[in-house]
Amino acid sequence: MTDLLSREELAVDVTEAAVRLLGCTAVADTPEGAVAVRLVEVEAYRGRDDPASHSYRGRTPRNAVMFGPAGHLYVYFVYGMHFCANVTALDDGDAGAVLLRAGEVVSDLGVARVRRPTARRDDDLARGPARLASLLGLGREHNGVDVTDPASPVRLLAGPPVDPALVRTGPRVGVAAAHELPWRFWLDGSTAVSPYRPGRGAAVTRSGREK
DNA sequence: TCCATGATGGTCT
DNA sequence: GACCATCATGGAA
Repeated sequence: MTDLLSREELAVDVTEAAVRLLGCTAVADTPEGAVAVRLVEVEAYRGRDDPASHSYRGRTPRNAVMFGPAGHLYVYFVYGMHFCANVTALDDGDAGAVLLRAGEVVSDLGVARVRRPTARRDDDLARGPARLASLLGLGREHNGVDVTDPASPVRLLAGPPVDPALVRTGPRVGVAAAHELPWRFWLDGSTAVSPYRPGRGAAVTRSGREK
């Protein structure tokens, strides 16, 4: 049994929290059974100085969790049909979060396939933030959940430590603002990393897939 | 394997 | 009323 991540480990700046989350395992209890996913791709969003962050224009009912303590889920609804899940970072009053973009299913593969029957390959099960959230069964009701609480329906397990040489960074996916910030982090070699897509209005670097 | 496209609703200007 | 931290699908290559 691996240890849960602590709130203190996440109460740091968003880029540090992002790297720290790589290789960690998200576990969720779903109606079909428990699903565990090893995180291989994340993105950092921060405060009022990051125009791409939901917290950029200040606190609203929607983004309130980002301003709260670290180690909590910030789940939001996007494009009229999908949910995306973040883990909050930084301390109370300082808005920050790390978007969980992709992961590899550790267990249970059978449960995962039942939950996401449309996945063409196993690597697609949690490839992309909305797919990952869908696989873990995350929705509005999970907004604000403490992922460092053993009693929580969604938890974050630490490590094992990843080889720092495998950590890659690049521009965030699908964001127009601040596309020059290399605040996307992923583990090199994973086939579950989502394809890069420039945000609307960002400089279009055709076929911009990283290797 | 790649790419274009439609679906769909909350949030903030 | 525009803009989204997107995905499944189907047809082309």
